[in-house]
Amino acid sequence: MDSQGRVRNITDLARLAGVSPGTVSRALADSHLIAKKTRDKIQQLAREHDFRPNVMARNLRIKRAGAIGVLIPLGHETGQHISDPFFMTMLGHLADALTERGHDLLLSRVIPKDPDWLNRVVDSGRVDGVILIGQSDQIDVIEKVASRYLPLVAWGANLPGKNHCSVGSDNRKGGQIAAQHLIDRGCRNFAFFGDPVAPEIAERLEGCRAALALAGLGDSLSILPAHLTAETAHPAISKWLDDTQSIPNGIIAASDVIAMSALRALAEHGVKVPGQVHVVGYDDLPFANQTVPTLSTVRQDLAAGAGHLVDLLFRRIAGEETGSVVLKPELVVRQSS
Amino acid sequence: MDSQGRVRNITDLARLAGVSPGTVSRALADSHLIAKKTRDKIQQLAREHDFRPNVMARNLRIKRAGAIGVLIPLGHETGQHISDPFFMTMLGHLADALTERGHDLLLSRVIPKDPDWLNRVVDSGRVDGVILIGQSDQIDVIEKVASRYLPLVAWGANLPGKNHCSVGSDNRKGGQIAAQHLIDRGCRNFAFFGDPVAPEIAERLEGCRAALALAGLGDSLSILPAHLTAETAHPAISKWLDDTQSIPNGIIAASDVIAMSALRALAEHGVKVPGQVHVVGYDDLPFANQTVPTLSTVRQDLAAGAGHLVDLLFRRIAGEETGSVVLKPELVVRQSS
DNA sequence: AATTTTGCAACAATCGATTGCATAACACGG
DNA sequence: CCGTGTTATGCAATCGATTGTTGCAAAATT
Repeated sequence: MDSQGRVRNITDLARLAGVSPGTVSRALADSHLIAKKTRDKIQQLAREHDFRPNVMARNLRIKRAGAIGVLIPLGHETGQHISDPFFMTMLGHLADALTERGHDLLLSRVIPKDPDWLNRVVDSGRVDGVILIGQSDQIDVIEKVASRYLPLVAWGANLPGKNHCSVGSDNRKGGQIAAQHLIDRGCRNFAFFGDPVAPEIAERLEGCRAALALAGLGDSLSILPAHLTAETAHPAISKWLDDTQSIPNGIIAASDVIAMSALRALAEHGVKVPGQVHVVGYDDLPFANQTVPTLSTVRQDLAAGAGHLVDLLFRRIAGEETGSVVLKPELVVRQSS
Repeated sequence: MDSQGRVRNITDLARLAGVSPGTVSRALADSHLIAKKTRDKIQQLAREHDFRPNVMARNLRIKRAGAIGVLIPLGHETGQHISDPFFMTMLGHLADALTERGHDLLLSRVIPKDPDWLNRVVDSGRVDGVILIGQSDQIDVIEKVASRYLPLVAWGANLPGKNHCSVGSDNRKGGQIAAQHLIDRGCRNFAFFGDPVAPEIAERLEGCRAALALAGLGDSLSILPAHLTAETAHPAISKWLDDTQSIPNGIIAASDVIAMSALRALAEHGVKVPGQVHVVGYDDLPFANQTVPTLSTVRQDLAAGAGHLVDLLFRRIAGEETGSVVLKPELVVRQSS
């Protein structure tokens, strides 16, 4: 122990108890190799000096980290802030699920400049596994790492020909039911707000296209493929509304965040929702039924998603080669459509 | 290296390079004690085998963790979810600020059952410092730990007689300007929604009381001291509205989340806002200008707050005994008042 | 040519725990 | 009283890095 008499490691405590460090280690782990009397004495001593063994040293020795890395790759949207409501909602659910399993959550916002960002985390030895919230435009990097590192799961699209473990909703289906809903509402001209660089969004767009084609409305879709974040969506949409010749009567937003900005922009342009334009979002974030008008949207069950992510991850940590999970999206009709 | 020829540690790499582990360590750290030629060769080799030194081992040796613990103590509100918008917003800002300083963020939701929860994190050796988002009802525990552990900062109230380092707005002032604003709007009967068990909230309530007393309206305040979370606030407020004889004409909510629930409950009871009742929230979370009607509120600048928290924390890690920071709250008038 | 200086790299201790193996202490039956 | 068997503890290697000290050879100095 140091000059102040603080007990800093098991060796100090061992000296105090008159035993060897190994005995202390075993005693604190409640090992039956140590006599009950000795164990009690040592544990009591530890409590008195409120000593707790160093977790990092322990982890180094037993080769585990006790933490899961949660990464938010912001590849295609460098301006995107971590406090984006979607990420935050997901993160909250993950934190709960991981805490329940006795693991810590190591959070990193990542702006993948070099293709090494994921390796760096995986090989750092600080985490037992990694959860990606979104794939961004980093599919190739993710695939490459996933091929050699089992405990890696991602929220996002389950892409054909790709092997990494993912959990996400059926985006094509989601896009399709959104479009179909607008068709049913009588819309004939459509706009899609969102950047198809992200694979989930590309799939949602495809779903829309399929539904429109089926209804013989194949060429009635315009696309605003801007990088849409909470901050940038509103001006982008505003400008688009200014510039466009004919405002469509059905708008499909790639996320609720974008939809909310659209609602505000439309209101500012004096466009009535749902009178003149019908709007559908995607995600069903908590705020979706707080907007004006409340937002119709395609619901993804994020709590269930987080549960699956964590469950799959721990099975992979245990060595199992799990498959992916695709959740069923569900239309939630509110006032905006 | 193992049977597959993977390079797992500097010793493997040293063997490959025909040098000693120490030399590899220095080479990877770009130390000038190693000849440039040797350094280049080793770094090249490391790249080829994409080897990265184990961070945990490094941290153990140099006695630092490279991570900051961010804890959300949920003492008085066991039902409160980590995905509460306030926490999430704060967390987002913290993640950004910490990432900029090259530190990871170790997130823990804590339900303080035993008084040892904070010690456990602090003494675990996994973090270089701790940021608490909120003090909950754990002031005594926090004070005790803070007295021996310097790198600890908390978002919350700066309490008289308490010594731990805190960053927060002047809650009394905030409560006061909220109440004064309602008085100016002509309100004469008031209600406060929020549980004064949390010190910030107690201070906000005091501020209200002071303003009312000064205006000679000292006994016109009723209090709904329920544990108010996003989920529980709405039913609690609804019930309160059912039971109460006379609905007040000025409502001060202890947070925007509570205010939002109040708005919804009032609407459902057919009460016009701001026609019959004026409502003021607290925080100015991003959603505050998305509610119907948009929410008047007392703004706390959370981005600045997060910046201060991180700044103070790193100064404390460096050994400086910093003071606390009190931010000026600011009234934001929107439609609800 | 002899001596000092300089530059590079190896050696070994260290961070703080865990754990297989060796051993000491003790009890007990024969 | 000794051999055998438990039981409880100590010893020392180990996890994977970092770093002060030391040793050696080549370069610089006289």
